[in-house]
Amino acid sequence: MPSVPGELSKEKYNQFSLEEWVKSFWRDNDVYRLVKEKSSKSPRKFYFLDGPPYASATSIHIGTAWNKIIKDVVLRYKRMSGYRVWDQPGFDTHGLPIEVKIEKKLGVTSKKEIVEKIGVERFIGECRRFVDESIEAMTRQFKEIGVFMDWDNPYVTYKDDYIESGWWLIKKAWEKGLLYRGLQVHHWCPRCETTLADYEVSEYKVLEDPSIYVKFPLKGRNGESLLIWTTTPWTLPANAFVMASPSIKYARVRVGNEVLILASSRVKAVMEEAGVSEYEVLEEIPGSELEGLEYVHPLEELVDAQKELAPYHRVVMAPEAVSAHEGTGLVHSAPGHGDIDFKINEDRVGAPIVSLVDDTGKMTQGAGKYAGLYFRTEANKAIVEDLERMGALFHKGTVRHRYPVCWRCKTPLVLRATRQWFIKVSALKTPLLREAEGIRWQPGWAKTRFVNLLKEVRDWVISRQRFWGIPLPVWVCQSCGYTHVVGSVDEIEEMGGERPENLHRPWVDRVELKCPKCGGVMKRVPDVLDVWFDSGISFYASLGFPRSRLWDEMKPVDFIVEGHDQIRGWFFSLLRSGVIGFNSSPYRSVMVHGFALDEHGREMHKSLGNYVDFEELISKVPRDVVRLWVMQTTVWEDLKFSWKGLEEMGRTFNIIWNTFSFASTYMSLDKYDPTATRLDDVEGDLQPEDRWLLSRLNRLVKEYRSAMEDLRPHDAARMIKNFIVEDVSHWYIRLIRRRVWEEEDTPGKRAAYAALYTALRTWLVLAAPFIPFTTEYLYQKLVRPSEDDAPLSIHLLDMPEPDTSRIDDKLESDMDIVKRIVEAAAAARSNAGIKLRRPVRRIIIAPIKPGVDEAVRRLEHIVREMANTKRVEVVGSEFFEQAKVYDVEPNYRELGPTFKELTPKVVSLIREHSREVAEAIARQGKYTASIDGREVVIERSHVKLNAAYPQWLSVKETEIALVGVDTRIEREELVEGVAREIVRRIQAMRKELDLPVNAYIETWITGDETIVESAKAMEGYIANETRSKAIHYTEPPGDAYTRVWEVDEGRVKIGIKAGSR
RNA sequence: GGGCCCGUAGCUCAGCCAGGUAGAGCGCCCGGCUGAUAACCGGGCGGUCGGGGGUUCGAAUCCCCCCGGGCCCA
Repeated sequence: MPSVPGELSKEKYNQFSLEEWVKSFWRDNDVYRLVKEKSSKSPRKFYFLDGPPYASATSIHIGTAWNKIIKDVVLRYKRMSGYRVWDQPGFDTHGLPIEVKIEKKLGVTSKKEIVEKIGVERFIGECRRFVDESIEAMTRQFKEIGVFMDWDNPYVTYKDDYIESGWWLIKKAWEKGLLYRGLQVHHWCPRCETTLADYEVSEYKVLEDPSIYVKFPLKGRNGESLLIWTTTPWTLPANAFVMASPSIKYARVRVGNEVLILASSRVKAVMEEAGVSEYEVLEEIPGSELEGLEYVHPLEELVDAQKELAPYHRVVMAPEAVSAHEGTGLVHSAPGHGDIDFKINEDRVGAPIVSLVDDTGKMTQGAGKYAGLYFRTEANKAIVEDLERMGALFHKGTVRHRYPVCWRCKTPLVLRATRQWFIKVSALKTPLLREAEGIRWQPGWAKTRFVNLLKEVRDWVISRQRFWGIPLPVWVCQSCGYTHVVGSVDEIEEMGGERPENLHRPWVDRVELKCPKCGGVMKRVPDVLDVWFDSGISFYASLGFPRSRLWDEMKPVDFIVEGHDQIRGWFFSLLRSGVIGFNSSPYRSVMVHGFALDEHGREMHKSLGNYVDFEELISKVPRDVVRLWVMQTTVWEDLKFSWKGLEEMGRTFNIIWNTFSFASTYMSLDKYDPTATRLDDVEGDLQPEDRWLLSRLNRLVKEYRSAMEDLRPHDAARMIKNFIVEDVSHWYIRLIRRRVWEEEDTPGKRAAYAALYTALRTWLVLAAPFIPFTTEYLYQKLVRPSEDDAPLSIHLLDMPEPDTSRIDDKLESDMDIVKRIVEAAAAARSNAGIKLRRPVRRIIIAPIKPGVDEAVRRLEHIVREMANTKRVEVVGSEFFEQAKVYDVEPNYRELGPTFKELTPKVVSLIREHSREVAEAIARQGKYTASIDGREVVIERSHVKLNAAYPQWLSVKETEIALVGVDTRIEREELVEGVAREIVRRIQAMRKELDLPVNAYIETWITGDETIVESAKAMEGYIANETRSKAIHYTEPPGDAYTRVWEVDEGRVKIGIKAGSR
């Protein structure tokens, strides 16, 4: 027959070694595999898709750990709830950040050097090796915090299979007519020599640039010019037109013998800046009148490209691009170097798109005189000089402003028009919005955010001019220009190409196809894909689609969870790919989590010095403590990291341990066998507090499950913590202590064991997803040895169903009332200075709220026990009113005017007869007396009336009741109190001797008479409580452990000696 | 500049959706309890609920504006 073992109670608690033990246990027994096998037999599928972390770190961020812990909790919960859980982790492995890291490592700074000095083949090899190392390190850390995922089989975006899956989608887009090559203005990094997508332009630096005012002379108006302002002189050679706003007023201003046109609101500021004090505003005209005015570009002769652009040199209305609050209200426009410019040109002008900066930031041949100069430096300088020399410059200064820089290498970016490959996402807005409607979001506001950005969706530039990425599968015929998109490796072979040994550059670049139109040689467009493309296809690519049909079985993804930055990122890119490839959303439910910030709510960064390293964290804080702590913060809000918070959570684990240790101690002493004595077997012996615990337990199960189903794991985490700390440890165990101390094997004790065991065992299962190490350990040490058929690991158990028949609202609310009464009694005792150890005769309760009476009667034994009173009396509130004693103080302000010269005598009267006066005024409203033969009537207003409870009654007034303690100690209470003092001392001494809980002793008591008499009177009680087989009232022998104690009633000498029975 | 979120005690956070006496844990001070006790219980100190305005008999809660922080975009 198994019974609960007592090991836990003998063990010294150490959470770190506990977790090490569990780690070995899992490894030795291959627990993850067993868990997975069990799950694989479950009837319902749960396709979870891991948002792949970027594989460029050897140490994970706290936020990354939080992310995986949330996932692990959900997956564990789902497995235990009967789902066939797909738990493949992923890694995002391509892209510029990794290329830049490798460039640094290899000591190169340009694409040219990669090609010529390093060789693309070696460069790619280095990227791959770096990624593999990152994956290994990250995997180790994820395992370290107990994440149960399929670590032997992750999806990795650089694998050939994955790349091939990517090609499938590009081909799909091409077939749908969504893939096109176009010219568009984008930020470009002249060092990385690649275009950056909008979302990659995220860093700005304060830089100094020229701030110049340039005159554009108007045709046919001698001496009259448009005055434009720019901070990018290098864009002037590409100028096509000038933008103005019809709603701004412009002024014609005479300066010397010239006339300048600029916004009226800017005249004063511009003239001041230029140091011009002599000027005259000739007239003001509405902006609309400027429309169509033609001008001559000052650099026309020096710049070749201007020949093409000259026909478009006129004023164009563009209110969206012009401000009356800065510059001159006239904006020079270069459609090849500005995105608004590009759009306005497209809509209203139609000039050729001229971009005069090359891939490396140097001016092109089209820039004529400026060809070969670097844009922000050399070209700026030369252009400003020329303008000045020609007299076209009205004023030059400098400006310090935020300027976008490359997020990887910090080089200032250039806006330029380049030919890139696009996917026409703007054409998919309707299906995107439609599909977004059907997705479930937690929290709800994430959906608002998502839909808002879908409404503004733009075409997607997918091409990048780099190396480490999925190659764009587009081949172009060198003879006839025919373009073909390849959707698979097989198709390469079908098109007459040779299967490359690796699908990355440079191998894939060498693949030549035969043109189906003209038979010519087709070569691949050398671009790679935007790295966001990679993770966006993971929902099918991780399953090997289209080669494998697993996706058809598994679709759609049931659940994803990532940080709120991924609303625009991964959540969007998944949907985008889903709609392109399958016309539907690939996922149905999303949870959003917050960011891990430092304790002041700022981002954690190595450079800010507030970064907490993961390895450091788990060397200082046990894993489960970290897990439960991060899980109890509201999931979608930011997590403020706090060592103190973690330390506090550590104390909770201490309580968890103590609770199980308590159960282990007493259940093992009594050889409690949970399989032989189950709840059903003790039904009739369950005490109200046992039923209360079971009610709380089943309510926990019910509310925990609904929190988990509703994607509020933080609520579930708080519930499991509160249950074990508040309900079990702080309350229930205190209530049953007396019962479990009983010597004999009573039915009441069995009932308490059955209730406690059920609660702890169920709690372990609920807590298992959150704190898998601790629950495993306690399960192995307490539950598994106690039950014959217990599964090998707690993680193989099923989530419990609530037994709602055990939920008793009334009992719980009665218990709440009783708790408050007990608290009030404790407060009242404390005020009266009566220790809880000392029994009192009675406590008196006057209910205020309904239900108190009933609750106290029903749970009277708890009130008696916890308040240490012999009787509980429920009375009407008049009891307390009548018990009150009154006292008065004279109120001089009122007495003086009434009694005039008699006042001093009245005051002495009041002082001398204060009790009498007070009583009379309190009960009749006045006090009548006679002074010097005159009758005086003292009324309520003449005094300050104070009511107080008498000495013998200490009262705590609460919202639900008045609770009074009768503080009068009679002989009986005194004797019992002294006996308890003695018992406590003996218990302390037993502990000092480190005696086993169930050891017997022999005891000697001598000392002051009251104490010895009390001890004699209570001998049976003392002997029983302290397991004394005999008590002697003589000096203890020399070999006894002896101490002298002071108690309120005097001095006592106690000696104890261990003795066997 | 725009969208969304957060701001409550010294610290970490509940409460806000569905308006009704501002709460918990930690910390600090005082007292108590103790055979699960590096735990626990009682009392005390501590709040312009970021600021301002509005709706309402009544606002931490609903509405508007502003300030600070976060994420995303421009």
